[in-house]
Amino acid sequence: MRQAEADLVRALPLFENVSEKHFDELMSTAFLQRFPQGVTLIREGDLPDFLHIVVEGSVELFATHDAHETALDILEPVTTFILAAVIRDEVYLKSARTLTPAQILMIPAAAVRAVFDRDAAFARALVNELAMRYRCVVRSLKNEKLRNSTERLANWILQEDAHQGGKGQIALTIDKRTLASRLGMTPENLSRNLAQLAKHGVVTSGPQFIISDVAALREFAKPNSLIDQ
Amino acid sequence: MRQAEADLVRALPLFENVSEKHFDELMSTAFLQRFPQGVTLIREGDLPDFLHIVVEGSVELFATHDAHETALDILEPVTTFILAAVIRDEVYLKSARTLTPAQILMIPAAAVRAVFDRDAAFARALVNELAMRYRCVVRSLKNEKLRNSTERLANWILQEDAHQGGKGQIALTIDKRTLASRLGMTPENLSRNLAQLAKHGVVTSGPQFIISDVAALREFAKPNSLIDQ
DNA sequence: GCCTAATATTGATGTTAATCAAGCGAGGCC
DNA sequence: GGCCTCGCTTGATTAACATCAATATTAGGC
Repeated sequence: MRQAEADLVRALPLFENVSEKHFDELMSTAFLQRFPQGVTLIREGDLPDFLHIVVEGSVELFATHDAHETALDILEPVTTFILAAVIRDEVYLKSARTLTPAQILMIPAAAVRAVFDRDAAFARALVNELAMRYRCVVRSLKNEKLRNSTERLANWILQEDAHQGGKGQIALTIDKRTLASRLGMTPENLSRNLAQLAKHGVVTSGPQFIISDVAALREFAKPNSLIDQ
Repeated sequence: MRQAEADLVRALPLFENVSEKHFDELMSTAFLQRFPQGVTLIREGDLPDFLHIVVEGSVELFATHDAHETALDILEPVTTFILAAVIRDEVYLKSARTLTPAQILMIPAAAVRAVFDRDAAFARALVNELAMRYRCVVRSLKNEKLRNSTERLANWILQEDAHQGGKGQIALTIDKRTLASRLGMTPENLSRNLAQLAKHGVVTSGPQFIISDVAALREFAKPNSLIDQ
C-alpha cells in the first residue's frame, strides 16, 4: 500500500485515536488487494475472515432470497464494510461485489477483535461508527417503507446532486440497472419513473440528469432530514 | 425501582461488565416511570434526553412521513431503545409509544455518554449491542425488500410460535392493526393474508392462530436464517 | 464507419397491495 | 334484551409495481 492510501485509511474516524502500536498491529496483518469488476468479495452466510475497506473503486452490497436479489448499498472510498459481522463473529447478512475494478484493504477479523478487546479508543470509535451505520440502515428502512419508487428516485437525485456539488447536473457513475436495484425498483420502472419526473423538473439524457427546476423537484420529493442524507 | 427490576436491568448484556461504581452512577440519575397505554414517549426529530429501557409492558417504535406511518419494531421487556441517538447525541429517527401500560427506566443521555467515555467495559458492551441491533435492522430491511406481505406474515407466525414455546398455537398479544403495521401491510390485507394462509397450514380464530401443518407453512414461508430470528 | 452485443426504453399484461365502502360480530352500556 | 361502538372481515376498485416482449439506443470491437 502506498503512503497516500495508508494515510487515507489512518484518517478514517474508526482509526483516528487508535494508538500507533495497535494501528500498526492491524496493518501488519492486513493486505491490499486489487480486484477486477464484477467479483464477489463476500457471500452472505459465510463467516467473516476479514474486515474490508474500499480504498479505490466502488462496491455493491446486496442480498438474495428465493431467486430474488436486492442492492442494499453502494460504497465509495474510503469505507469499511461488514464491520458488525466481524465484531460479532457471525455470518455475513449481505454479499458484496465490485462494480468497478477496485482496491480493497483486508484486515484479518481476528486482529480487529483482538485490538478491540485491548484498545479503548478503538472500542469508542467502533461505537460511534456502528451507531452511525445503524442510523443509516434505519433511514433506508424508512425510505423503503414510507415512499413509493418515484419518490425514492426523486430524493436520490436531490442527494446525488448535493453529493456532486449541487450544480443541478448529475453524471451517473453506475449503470441504470444497478441504480434501479439500489432504489428498490426494476430497470423498467426506473425508466418510467425518470419519464414521470420530467413533470417535476428533471430532464434526462442518457446518463446525465439535469435538474431544471429544483423547487418543483423538492416539492414533489418532499425531502425529509429524518430519512435522507 | 424494586430490587427485582434493578437486577433485570443489571443483567442486561449492556451493563454486564460495567463496574459497580459506574453502574451506580448511571442508576443514581435514572428514574423509573409508569405510563398508561397509548402515550408517545419520544418523537422523531427531538434530541435525546434519556436512554430508555422497557421494564414492563410493550412499546412500539414507529416513524411517519407525509401523513403515512409505519411500525418499525415492537419491544418487550427488558430492552433498551434509541441507543444510537443517545450515543451520537443526534435527533431520534423513530418515535415510540406505549402499546400497553408500561414502566420505562430513563437514564439521562449525558450520563450514558459520560460513562461511555470513561468505562472501557461499557464501550465494549455498547459495540456488541449496536452491532447486534445493526444486524437486526438489516434483517428487517431484507425482509421488507425480498418478501411479499403474505410471506412476511407466514414467517412472523413461525417466529412468534417459536417465541411462545413452539406449541403450534399463538395467542396474539397485540391487536391486529398493530401487527399489520409491524408487518408492513394494511389491516385489510392482514385479514386477506391470514385467509390465504389457510391453504398453507394456518387456522385462525380471532386472536388465536393455530399451525395445523408446520411442514406446509414452512414450505410456503421459506424461512431464512439470514433474514429471520 | 459498420456490425454486434449490451443496455435502455416502451408497451401490454398480470400481480400485489392500498383505498374506499359496506357488513359482520363480540363486548359494553343502559 | 336492545343498541351502540369498535375491531375485524369481505368486496369492489384503483394504484403501484413486476414481468414479459419487442424495439430503440449506445458503446465497443474490428
